[in-house]
Amino acid sequence: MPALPGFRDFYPEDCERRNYVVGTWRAVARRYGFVEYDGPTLESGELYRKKNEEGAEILEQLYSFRDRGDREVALRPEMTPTLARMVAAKEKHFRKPMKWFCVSNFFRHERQQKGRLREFMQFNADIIGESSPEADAEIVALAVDLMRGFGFGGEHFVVRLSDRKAWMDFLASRGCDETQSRAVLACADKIEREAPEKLDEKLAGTGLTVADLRGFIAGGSPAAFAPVLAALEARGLRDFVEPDLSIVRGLAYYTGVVFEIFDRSKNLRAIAGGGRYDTLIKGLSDGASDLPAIGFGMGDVVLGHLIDETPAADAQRRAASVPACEVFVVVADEARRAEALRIVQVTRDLGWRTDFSLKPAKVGRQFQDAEGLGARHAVVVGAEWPAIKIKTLATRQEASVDQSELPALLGKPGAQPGSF
RNA sequence: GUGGUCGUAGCUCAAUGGUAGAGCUCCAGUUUGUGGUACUGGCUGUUGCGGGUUCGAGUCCCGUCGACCACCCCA
Repeated sequence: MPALPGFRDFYPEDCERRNYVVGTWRAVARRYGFVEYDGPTLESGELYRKKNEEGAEILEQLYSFRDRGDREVALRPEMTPTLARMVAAKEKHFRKPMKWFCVSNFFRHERQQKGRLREFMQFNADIIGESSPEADAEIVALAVDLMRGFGFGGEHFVVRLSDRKAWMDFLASRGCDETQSRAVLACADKIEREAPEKLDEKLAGTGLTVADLRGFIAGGSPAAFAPVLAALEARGLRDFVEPDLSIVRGLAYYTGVVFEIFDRSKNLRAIAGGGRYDTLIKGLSDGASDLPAIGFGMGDVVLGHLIDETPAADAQRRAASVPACEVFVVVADEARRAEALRIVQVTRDLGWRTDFSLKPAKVGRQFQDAEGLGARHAVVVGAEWPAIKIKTLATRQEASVDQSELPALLGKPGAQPGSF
């Protein structure tokens, strides 16, 4: 029986990939002074119904059910409502701005395809309580450095920067109400993919045409971008960012800067996306908390595809992997198994990944196993105890030493001991 | 939810409608306390599943499930 559609089994190799991705996310976020938080996997269904209309896509795609206490519950499809709930509950305890990130699994019941599964890991980072362009730049810079952290460069990805407020101002100047604005933004999102005639049909009633939208987008870089771009320039990260007003993001709640990260080859869907949402926390918390915020999410699925397809990033991932076994203890004489076990314990206490044969086996076979596990060193324990042999497999160099000298010879993991 | 393409061993793939195979992986060996090569042997399939056509179906037809792609959407 296979895993459910859209859900993944994680064999050791898959776990290693996942750990590499989430480990890199954490390391880079911490470099930026972000602290990690998390919430429950299961939330009240009400949390998601609250600010969404009946029939909204996000509600349709919810994994929801009644629990044994007859509560309506749902597996979390995103982090923002949980974050807003947590912030509203204890906001006073935290110094502003709050720089929080999380690495969590999310669930959406939608048709799976490349880059989209029903359970996935997502990195989320938010700066809460700071509305300045410096905060916008900090978030974009973090997104850029996450990508750089995986070994990607400007030839692999681009951050497309836009501004929802510039759009709203433009639409207000054309006399669009909220419903019309939503229709226009939906069309702007598709302007590169859908036929102009079709879009014009959809724009009927808004007083705007595709040509109007193109004109606005061609207008380029609104004044609001200047301080954000300047801050990125100062960091030396400006070249990773392209102002592009055709990015609008699907969500209604964005109020300012929005951005998405794309691979340069345009083979994949967006790798990350986010923006400023200065009124969402107030809305989700029923006014209990009123804080400006900006954040973004980056999923593991599309990112994983891009790592696989990018030789530099893939090589970096492989280089980061540590073999399951670094030191293999060969039991050359079963009469000395007890002594061998003591040696195993010594190297493990030192921190070396150590393995050995659980059952009697010929020495040749044990060396084969050491090779197969990727061990760097073999320690041979046999009849000559307390003398033992330590061997570097790659060079085939071997030395006979007293067992008490082993810790000094091996040293600590992480060091690169030479041959013996 | 809609459409298209495709489902053969753990993996990559063969098999003009006529007895389901190969390579890799995996497991066990190749006599004494030292290796990734080489050699020998072994395991694994209701050909995704269920119907139908046919003397006979991996192959043709229908359905279903799954994968991939596009639409939808992308929190």
